[in-house]
Amino acid sequence: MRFHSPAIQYFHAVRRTGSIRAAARVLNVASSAVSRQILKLEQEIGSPLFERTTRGLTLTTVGEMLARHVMNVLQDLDRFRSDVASLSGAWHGTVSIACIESLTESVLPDLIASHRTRARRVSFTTEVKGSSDVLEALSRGEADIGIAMALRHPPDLRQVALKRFRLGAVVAREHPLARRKTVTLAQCLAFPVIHALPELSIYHLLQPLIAQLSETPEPAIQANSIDLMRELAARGVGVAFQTQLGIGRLSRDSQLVFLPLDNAGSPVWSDLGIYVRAERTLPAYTESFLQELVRELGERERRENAAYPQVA
Amino acid sequence: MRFHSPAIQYFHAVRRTGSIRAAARVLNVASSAVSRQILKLEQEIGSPLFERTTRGLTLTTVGEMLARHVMNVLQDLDRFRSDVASLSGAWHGTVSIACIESLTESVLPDLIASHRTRARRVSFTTEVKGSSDVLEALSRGEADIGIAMALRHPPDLRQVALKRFRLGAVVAREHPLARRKTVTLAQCLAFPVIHALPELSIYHLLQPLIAQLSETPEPAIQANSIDLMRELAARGVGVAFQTQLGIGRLSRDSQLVFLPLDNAGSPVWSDLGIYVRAERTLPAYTESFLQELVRELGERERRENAAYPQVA
DNA sequence: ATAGCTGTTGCCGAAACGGCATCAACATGT
DNA sequence: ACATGTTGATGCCGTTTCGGCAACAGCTAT
Repeated sequence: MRFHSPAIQYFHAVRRTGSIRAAARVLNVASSAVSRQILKLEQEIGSPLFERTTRGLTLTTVGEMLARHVMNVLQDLDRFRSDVASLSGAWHGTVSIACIESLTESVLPDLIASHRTRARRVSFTTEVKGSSDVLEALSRGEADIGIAMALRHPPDLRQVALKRFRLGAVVAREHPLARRKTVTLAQCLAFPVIHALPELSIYHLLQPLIAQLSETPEPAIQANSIDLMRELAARGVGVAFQTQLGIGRLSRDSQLVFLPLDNAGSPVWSDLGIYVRAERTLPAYTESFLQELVRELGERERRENAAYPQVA
Repeated sequence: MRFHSPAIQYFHAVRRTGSIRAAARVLNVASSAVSRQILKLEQEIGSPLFERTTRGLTLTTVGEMLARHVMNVLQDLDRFRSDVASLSGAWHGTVSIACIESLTESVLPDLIASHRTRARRVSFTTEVKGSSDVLEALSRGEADIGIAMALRHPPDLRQVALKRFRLGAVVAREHPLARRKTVTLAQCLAFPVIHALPELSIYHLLQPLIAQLSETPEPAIQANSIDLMRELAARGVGVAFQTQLGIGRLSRDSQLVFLPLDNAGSPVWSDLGIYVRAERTLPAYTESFLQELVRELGERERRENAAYPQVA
């Protein structure tokens, strides 16, 4: 089913690999063929698409415009293919997800497992990244669905949903704070704290609040893995911070306690956004999973905010 | 700039013309070439795209899916082209509009004229149709922007804006009703009435209301042209119905008077929707005009509803 | 039956495509 | 400074694809 001009596909491969020869290897054709198609494109458009450096190719402004068009075409072709396939009863394809780490502990695995019991021929690719990398991967067409902290998103992405979760401290059961119902940041800083490195978005949530407190915090541990931070907290090393999403199951049968964080009397929220490329119609099986994802996150939002009602 | 496989374009032409030979004439190629490309497409997809009748070709279900994809590709190609052109300073292209008749008297001509003073190289194609035909033309990719009565629209269209205008009676200045500020339907039906035929959406707005009144109306005139109805009213033939949009300028310097209609104490609204194909990103010049159109219609909505404040 | 329309097919020349080997330009490593 | 390994671009040539012409079968309306 290759009814699009080879130039389109070659261009796409060159853009991804950043090199004609690398693209040729991926495409299983000679590099000369790729080079010629690119030159032909540039001639027909009347403007160079790449800037040639000695170490590969970089998109020009016009090149980026074409890249956007090509991405739209290829993604819509994918959708068309899956539409045809689903017509003959076969629902299969791959859902590609880029998300931040908080989802990996329970939300995503639960959801994928559950979805696959019903649609066994739908496979999944998930890549864990930082929030801004998630959005970037989505923009570049490397993922279908993105879940990230709800920052300002580029205009070529569409925010499908926005769910707000309460940020909290995570401590071991034996920790002095563990008996409280909620904690303030100041209370936490009296103990050793496991800080997030700037690559994690929790850092950007907490840093401004910590800066407001003039106290000099205890010497702390820094990490860039939510998983690691959680395990450190479980071993009583210190206080970690994250949303309850990341410790859904563990908080019950392990040593972990989740304590909603209060700052100046009000909760600290962590906004989670679900994103999709704006100029795109998703394949049916992807759309279906997206709906479930939104529903499930909405459900968790409701449950968790009910478990820790806001103190007025 | 023809870097898409000929099969795409040929398929598109065949779909529009409904015949291979007709498509070949439009494309300036031999009919055999077109036939072969279609057959090749069908072979690669593994399913027939058209049903061959003795009098042309009709899309199959798979064919309709491909048509949707091809339309997305070609429309996005158009946008890409205009993006590249606008990069080199040249803003040109054609905005294709499908709309109902109420707009032709003042809104659309004013707007187009004003827009062309600023963007002289943007040309316009406007086609006046019934509301459902407007939506259909939009779905088929034959227009960029559609303006129609806000019925339920198909899911492949996106409602950009919804403006609500007050329906009213239009009479000559000498008409007995002309001195009133507002009128009820019953009052109008005491006089000869110029009815809209079912092809006009006004018919569907008024018919249920008229049916509620058990009175037998005066023998009336029926017409399917808003223009004609207005001119008849100006000549004192009877009472016509429409929104004030259609008599914007004429009501001042001519014989016409617009009387907002009241029914059971509340106004009768006519909802106007602005539509665009959902799976599509508009070219910059089209998007620009669309913004102006929405703004202008919003402005008129505000002005007119201020001129005839609703009686509580 | 005739004339006019439809889409399809064989044949053949022309254009496009891809592969191989080669080239110049640059970066890196010794 | 020189060798080596990159990069993208080109000339040559066989293969594939495309398009035009003419003829064909199937159907409709006159």
